[in-house]
Amino acid sequence: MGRVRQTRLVLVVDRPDPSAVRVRTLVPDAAATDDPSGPVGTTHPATHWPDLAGQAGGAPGPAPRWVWDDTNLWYPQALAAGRRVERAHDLRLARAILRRSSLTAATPYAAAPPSGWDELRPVPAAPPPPAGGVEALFDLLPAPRTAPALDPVDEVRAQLAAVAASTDPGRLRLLLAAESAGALVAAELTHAGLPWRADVHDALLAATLGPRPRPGERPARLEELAVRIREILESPALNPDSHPDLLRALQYAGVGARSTRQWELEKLDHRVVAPLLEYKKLSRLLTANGWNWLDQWVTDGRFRPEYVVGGVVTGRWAANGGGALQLPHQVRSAVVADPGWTFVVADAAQLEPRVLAGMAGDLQMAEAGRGGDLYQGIVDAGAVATREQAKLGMLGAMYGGTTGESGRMLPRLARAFPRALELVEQAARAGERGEVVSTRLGRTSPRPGSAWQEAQGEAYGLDAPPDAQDAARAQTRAWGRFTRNFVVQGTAAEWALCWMASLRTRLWALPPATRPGGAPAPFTDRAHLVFFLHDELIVHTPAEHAAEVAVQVREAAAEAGRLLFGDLPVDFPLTVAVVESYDRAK
DNA sequence: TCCAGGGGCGCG
DNA sequence: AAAGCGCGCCCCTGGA
Repeated sequence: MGRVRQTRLVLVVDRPDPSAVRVRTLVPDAAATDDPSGPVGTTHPATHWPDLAGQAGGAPGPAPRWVWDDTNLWYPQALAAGRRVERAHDLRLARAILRRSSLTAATPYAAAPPSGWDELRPVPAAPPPPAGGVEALFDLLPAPRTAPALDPVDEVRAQLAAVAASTDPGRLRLLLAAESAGALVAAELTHAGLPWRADVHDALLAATLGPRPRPGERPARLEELAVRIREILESPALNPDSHPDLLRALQYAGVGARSTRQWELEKLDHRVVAPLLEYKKLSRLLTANGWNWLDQWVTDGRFRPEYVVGGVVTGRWAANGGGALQLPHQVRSAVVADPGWTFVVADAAQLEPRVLAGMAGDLQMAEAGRGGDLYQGIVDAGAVATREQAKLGMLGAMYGGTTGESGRMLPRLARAFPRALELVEQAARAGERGEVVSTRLGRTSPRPGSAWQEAQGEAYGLDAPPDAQDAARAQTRAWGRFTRNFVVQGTAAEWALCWMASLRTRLWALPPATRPGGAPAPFTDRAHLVFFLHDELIVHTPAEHAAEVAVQVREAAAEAGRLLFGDLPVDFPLTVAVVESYDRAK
C-alpha cells in the first residue's frame, strides 16, 4: 500500500492500585511500525474506565488500539456501559503465542525465564448486566485484577520487540491482531447472546420427551422406554444409565454387545436395540440440552456461553458452559431471530483442505477448489472416482487415517496433489521426531510431554520389555497425527479469526436498525455476530440488511484468504443462508 | 462425601 | 460406517 498511514494511538490501560485506572499513551501503533520505543504519554487517573474508552474512541483520526492484560477484564465493562472498542492487543494471548512460536525462538523474549505474565490464566467474562440496570450496576463490577508488578507497558514493548526480531514479523503481527480481534468478538458474542426462544425449546422437549417432570423423575417417554428395556432384558432393577449395569444385562440376555456404544449396538440384531438406542438419544437430549440447561443458560431470550479464545492448542476457540460448540442440530429450531430481524448463517466450505492447498502452495488443489465444491473438483481432476472418496481421502490425509477407504485413497491423492500431501506428511514426520510444527501465521505446537520422551527412551533400552517398543511406536505415531493435524486445523483457525475480524469491522459500518432497541447498544442495534463455530458463523441482522450482510460475509472470507495466502489463487467459498431460525440453514 | 477417570456422545 | 484430529459435558463408578 502506497498511502501514508496516520498514526494510531496505542493506549495501555491497567490498574496499578484499586482506586485508579491508568491509561498511558504509546506512539506509534504497533501495526504501523516495529518501533516499540515511543515515549510513555499521559496518565489519566480515573475510576470509570469506559468513559475513557468512549472519549478516546470518539477522537478524530484512527481509533486507538487498546492494550490490556486480558480482554475479559476490561471489555465486558465497556460493552455494558455502551462502549465499543475497535482494536485491541491482548497481552496474555499474545504472550502465549510469542513465547512458543518457532518464529521468535531465537529472540530473548522466548528465552527469558517464566514471569508472572506466563501465569495469567483466562478469566471468565463478566456476566452481562440485566436489562435496565446498567448504570447502577456498573460501578459494582469487580475491579480488574492486574498484578501491580506486571507493567503492561514493559510487556507490550517486549512483545513488539520480539515480533520485530522474529523471522517473519508480518505474519506474527497479523496473528496477534487476529487473536486480539477474536477476543473482542468473543466478548461481544457473550454480550449480545444468541437469540433463543425458550418457549420453542420447551415445546420441542415436551413433544419429544413428554411434559417436564418433577426434579429427580424421568420424563414420561424416557420412563416408558426404560420399562420396556427392563422387560426385554428381563432385568427388573436395571438402570439404563449405568454402563456396567447395562452391559451386564445385555450379555446376560445374550445380545452379544461388547460395549454400549451406539454404533456397536446398531450392528446387533436384537429387539432391545431399537428401544435402547431411542433411550440413549432421548437421554442425551434431556441431560445435555433439556429443561435444566434451559434454566441455567437461557435468560431474557438469549443464550450466553463463554468463549475461550485460544482455548484449544491449535488456536481454535473452546467454550465454557452450556456446551456452546456442541449445540445439537436437534435443538437449533429454538434459535429464532427477533421480530423484524433475521439470521445470516455462513459456513466455509471444505475449509481445512483449502487451507492446506494454500499453505502448501498446491496450485492443482487450489484449482480443484476453484469456485465450488473442492471434493467434486478432486473427482473432476481425475484423482478419485467419487466425491465421497475425495472427502474420506482428504480427511484421512489431514487426520492421519490409514485404514479403509480413506487409506486406499491416499496414494491417488498424493499423485494428483503432491505438494499438499507432502506438507502434512512432513508435519507428521516432524511430530514423530518430537519436533514442533507451525501454522501459516506462526502459532507453534507444544512439545510432547516428558512421559512421551521417557517412553521413547525406555523403549530402546537394554532391558526394555517386549511391548515397550510397540507402545512407544504407538505414541510416536499418535504425536505425528497430532502435529499433522495441528498445521491444518491451526491455520484454518487463523483464517476464521481473520474472517471474523474483517466481518466485525464491516458490520459496524452498516446502519442501525430503523427501529432501535432500548438498552445501551454499542453494536447490537445493527447487524452483529451472535455465534461462531470453527468454520461457521451467525449474524443477527435487521431483515432489511440481510442481503448486504451476505455480501459482506463473502467479502470478509475473500479478505481472510488474501491476508493468509496473498495472491495465491485459493478460493474460500461460503454456504450462506438467510433464515429465521438456525435449523433452516443447510 | 468428594473427586478423578472412564465411557459415551454432541460439535467442527 | 468409523477411522484418523480437536474439544466440553453428561452420568456413573470406585477409591480416598
